Amino acid sequence: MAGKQATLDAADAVQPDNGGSKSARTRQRILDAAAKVFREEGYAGARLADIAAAADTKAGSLYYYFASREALVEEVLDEGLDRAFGETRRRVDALSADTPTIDRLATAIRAHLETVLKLDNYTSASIRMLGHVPEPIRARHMKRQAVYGAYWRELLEAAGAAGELRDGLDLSAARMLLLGMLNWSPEWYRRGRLSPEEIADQAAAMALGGLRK
Amino acid sequence: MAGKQATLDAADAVQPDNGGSKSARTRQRILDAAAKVFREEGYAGARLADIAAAADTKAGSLYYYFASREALVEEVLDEGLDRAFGETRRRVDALSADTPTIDRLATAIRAHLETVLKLDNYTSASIRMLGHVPEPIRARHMKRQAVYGAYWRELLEAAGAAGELRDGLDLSAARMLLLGMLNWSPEWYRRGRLSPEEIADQAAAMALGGLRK
DNA sequence: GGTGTTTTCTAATTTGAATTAGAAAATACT
DNA sequence: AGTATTTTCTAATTCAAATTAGAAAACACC
Repeated sequence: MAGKQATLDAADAVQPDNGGSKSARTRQRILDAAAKVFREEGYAGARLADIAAAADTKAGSLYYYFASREALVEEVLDEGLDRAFGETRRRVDALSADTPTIDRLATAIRAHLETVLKLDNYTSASIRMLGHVPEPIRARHMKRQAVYGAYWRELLEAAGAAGELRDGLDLSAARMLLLGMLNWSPEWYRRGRLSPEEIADQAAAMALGGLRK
Repeated sequence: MAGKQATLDAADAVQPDNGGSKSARTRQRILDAAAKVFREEGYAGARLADIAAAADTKAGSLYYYFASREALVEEVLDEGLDRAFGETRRRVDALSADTPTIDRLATAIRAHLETVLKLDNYTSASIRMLGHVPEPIRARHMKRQAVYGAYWRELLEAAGAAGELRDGLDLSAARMLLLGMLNWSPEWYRRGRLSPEEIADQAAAMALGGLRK
């Protein structure tokens, strides 16, 4: 056996065994393939045989690394959340301490959306699949996701407390509508006329215009 | 056999055979149940046995009215689109001819979102399922949906031509982002603190604030 | 109240995909 | 080179649902 839960925290730079052993690399290759196929086909449409083919192996071999299809799904979901949250927080934290709250919000919007639009398979797959996954998996994931939701709530509340938001705005509704605007994008975005950055600019301008005083 | 394609246009008030015969009513009951279960469980999660139970019948009996699970899916998709488009156009058309284009847009936003949030099972199911449905069905539906997309494009272009929109706005991106804001709502909305109308107001204010000059 | 027709049910059957078992192949270690 | 260990493959097996067949029940019409 080789499988281990791969919790990709900052912590795993310590134990340099991730891209390390061949086994670990194969596991990663399968997970990457799963993310890709789940993003493209959705939860129901992705068969283990498709995932195996994308990872250049056979369906039966997946079980050497993952206990079940659902285990694979769950790990893709979690990794997708970690990537969106990680990238968003990283870019917001990189702002200087005196950055106005409204600009922090703009940065978060761009970071989240660019992560999705750059076809990060994990994040896109995670967003698309969550509502279609079996209940126990969804429940577990939503608990983890709540942390990211709280992060957005804080961003909005900080902007509100700084008096930068329009009067009459309901922060809960605004948060869900805003995240919806971003999260629906995997359904329509295809490489095309506008780059991810350009679309992210449009989204940030649109959202801030709608939120700010 | 009783099945017929039930294209619910305004036209079918003419032939008064829809809520009419018992057979037609049973068929409708099954379709309603399917819409409900598809909305709740998603495309993959909804089993024919669930749909049958919700329609107070047995799985085998569904085949008397529908050729297959996919036929049922497709009819729910189409009906959902018709309802959203129908309600939106109806409310926009009810505006007086001299209504500013920006207010037409606001009305469309409210109409579309209220249709979804009032838990219209067909519309919500349609929005949620589209990306997860087998390719031939999706392709056919997208062709029909393009008409509704064009309707939104026209609303936006009219507002743009009237000089009511912000400079630098990309209308295609704005349209997808706006519809995303609305279409993601079935993923999070639950009867709760805010009514559909209140949320629709928030969405309209937010969207217009982001779009208008 | 009997006969034909429509509708519904139950009990197979089919299908498609996940999963498991166990043999083979590759790899690592001495 | 020889043995043990890890990894992968193929070929069942299992499982969950959709679908079909055909018997029963309900209904309509005479």
